[in-house]
Amino acid sequence: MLLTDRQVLILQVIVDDFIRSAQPIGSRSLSKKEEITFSSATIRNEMADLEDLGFIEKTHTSSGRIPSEKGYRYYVDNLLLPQKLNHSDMAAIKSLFAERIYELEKIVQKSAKILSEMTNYTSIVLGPAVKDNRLKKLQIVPLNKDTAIAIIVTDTGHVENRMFHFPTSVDPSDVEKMVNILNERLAGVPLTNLNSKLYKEIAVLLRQHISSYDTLLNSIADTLNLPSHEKVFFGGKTNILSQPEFNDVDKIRRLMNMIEQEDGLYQLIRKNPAGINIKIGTENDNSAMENCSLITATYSMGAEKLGTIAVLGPTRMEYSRVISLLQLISTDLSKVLTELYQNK
Amino acid sequence: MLLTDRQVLILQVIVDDFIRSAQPIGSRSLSKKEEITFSSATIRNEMADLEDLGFIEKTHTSSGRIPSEKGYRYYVDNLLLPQKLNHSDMAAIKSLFAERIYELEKIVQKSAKILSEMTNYTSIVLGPAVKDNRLKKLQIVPLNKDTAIAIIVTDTGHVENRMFHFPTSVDPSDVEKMVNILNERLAGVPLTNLNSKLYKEIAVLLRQHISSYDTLLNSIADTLNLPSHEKVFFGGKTNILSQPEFNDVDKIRRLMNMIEQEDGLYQLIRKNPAGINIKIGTENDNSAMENCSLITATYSMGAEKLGTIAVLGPTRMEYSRVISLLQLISTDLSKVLTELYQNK
DNA sequence: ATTAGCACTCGTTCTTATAGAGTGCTAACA
DNA sequence: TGTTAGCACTCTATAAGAACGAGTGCTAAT
Repeated sequence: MLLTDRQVLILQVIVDDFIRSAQPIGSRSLSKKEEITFSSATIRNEMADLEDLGFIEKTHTSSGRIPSEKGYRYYVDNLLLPQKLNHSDMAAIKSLFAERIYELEKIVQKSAKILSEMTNYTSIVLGPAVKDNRLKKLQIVPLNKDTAIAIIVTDTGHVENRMFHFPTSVDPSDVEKMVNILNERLAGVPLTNLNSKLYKEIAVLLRQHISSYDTLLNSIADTLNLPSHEKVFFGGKTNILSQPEFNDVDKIRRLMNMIEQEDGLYQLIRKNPAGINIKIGTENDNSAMENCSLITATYSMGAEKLGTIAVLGPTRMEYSRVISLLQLISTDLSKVLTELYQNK
Repeated sequence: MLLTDRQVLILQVIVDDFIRSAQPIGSRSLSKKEEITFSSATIRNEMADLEDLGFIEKTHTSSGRIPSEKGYRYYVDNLLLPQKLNHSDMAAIKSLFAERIYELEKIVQKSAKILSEMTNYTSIVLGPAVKDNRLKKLQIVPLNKDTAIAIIVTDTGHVENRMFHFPTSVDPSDVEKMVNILNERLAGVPLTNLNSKLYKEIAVLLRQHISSYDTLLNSIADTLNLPSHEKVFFGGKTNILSQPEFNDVDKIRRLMNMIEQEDGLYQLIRKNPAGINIKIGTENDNSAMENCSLITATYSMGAEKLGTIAVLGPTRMEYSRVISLLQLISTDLSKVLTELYQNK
């Protein structure tokens, strides 16, 4: 099972070449590479062994070889040399993060965009997660006699709003009183705990001060049910379609469907732990992703993980380059977010 | 140029059949239809005339005929009998609008979804336009010593927010004072006029009351620059890909690109006047839409046009059904929105 | 252990043949 | 004069066969 140096060399050249050309590679053309010093016959023997071991495969009986998933896995785990990004790439990223953008979502969205442009693959960014945010302020803006907007602002500046109706019997001054009580008691509480805290501690308090408190309370409680999902942002949704592996109408349909569904992708990306993660082909456990690899990186604010940034490309992806880019962007993103919001 | 009754009948049958089958139709199979009482030779003669007039065309020298764009146009303008929707369709729409949803955007989004599901085409919904809304309330929530969130609520319950920074030298009580002044003076003003009014009338006022008013003023003015674009919602983005006319990888790529770009589509849809509008193929002036038709309908709140709801399908679209659905949904949508928000 | 040589396999491309759907035209018919 | 039957012709789609070339696996020589 341990590969000889020569086998490793051959595997490396095959993967590198296939990533560039998308064409199966045969013993003769391999033997012409400068790093290869032995004959095509020797290569054929080694290739047969590599195939037996499952690292490469043929597309048909007498074709050249292409990397198998196991081959990509070996390549990614052992042969990946961290590629130096060129200066123009570095500069583009630096200038992105040098811009003074204040909205969290906008920064994240821009990152997705630039990532897809630089890789020519599809980028997906999750987050930032709001469920760990803390309530900064709750406000209620009446629209007319029975409708109002409830607005929630979190400590990171995220704003959620919900419209609700209430009986016309409710006294406007009661609404104001309630908002005051809620702000006093709920400021600084993590969003996920709002509802339980509301019913456990505050209901009692409200009952003492407000006449028709129960209808109002239910409206508010409903409003505080925030979306549990992080938002999903995309960059270059159609980029991946220009890859030669998607020259098949059916594959395109299945992949586009999966991308549009969002939920499958979301689940796929979300479960990845901190740092860089690489999932190759069927490792993604999703039939539409058979020919795709997904590379994810997490970004954070201070010590707290905020979200995930990912690249979706063919298994024949430029792993080295994508990883370097993801690494750079995710750390820069974390740095900017930390600077911007951590000094509370 | 005027068609005989028989020619009209033949055209109608050809279009109807092609919409169903997506296959060119020949004189022999036409002659077997029950509404056709004359022979295939007669049909051949009539077809030749219809082709000379530009209403139908051949895919190759000895193929059957398919409708041309001009043929579809004639069909749409003259032959379309308003189709009765079946009960389950009606029921689905009714139940959609019977739900008590209060958020404008959510209602609109749901409409897009149901429309794409019922037609199996792609639906696109613009709006609702916020630029004609009036300011209900402006609020500022400080996050920390130099950052705050400005929140704008409109009379229809639309909420916009923007984060901004200000010098630490600014006095918090000044901020509060300013917000009070702005609310007094700007409530009820259409969003598009906010900025000019701010500089023309209110700057003077602020100068009298607030010490470092100019830095604050600029931050606020920036915040009031709302997005001019209506939002674009989609339903069934990939539905149209399952149409047989998109069995070509290149066509798929071009169309998906155009859909993802959003801006092109937005322009295409926006310029349509009130009511139902049908644009067939090249009438859309967009190369990616060559094989597509776009049907739009506007929806409104009271007398005020709010947005547009549209269906994108192949030129070989079920015009009659789509038009009926659009008509029903757009009027129901208008009705619900009017009821919900008009009673200010 | 390495390599040259060779028979063999399979995909690609081109050609050729065939069947089938449909047309346009002509001539006969009511 | 409008309608129709008949027929030669055109073009597509499909299959089958041939030639080519890239590549393999195996054997024997180095």
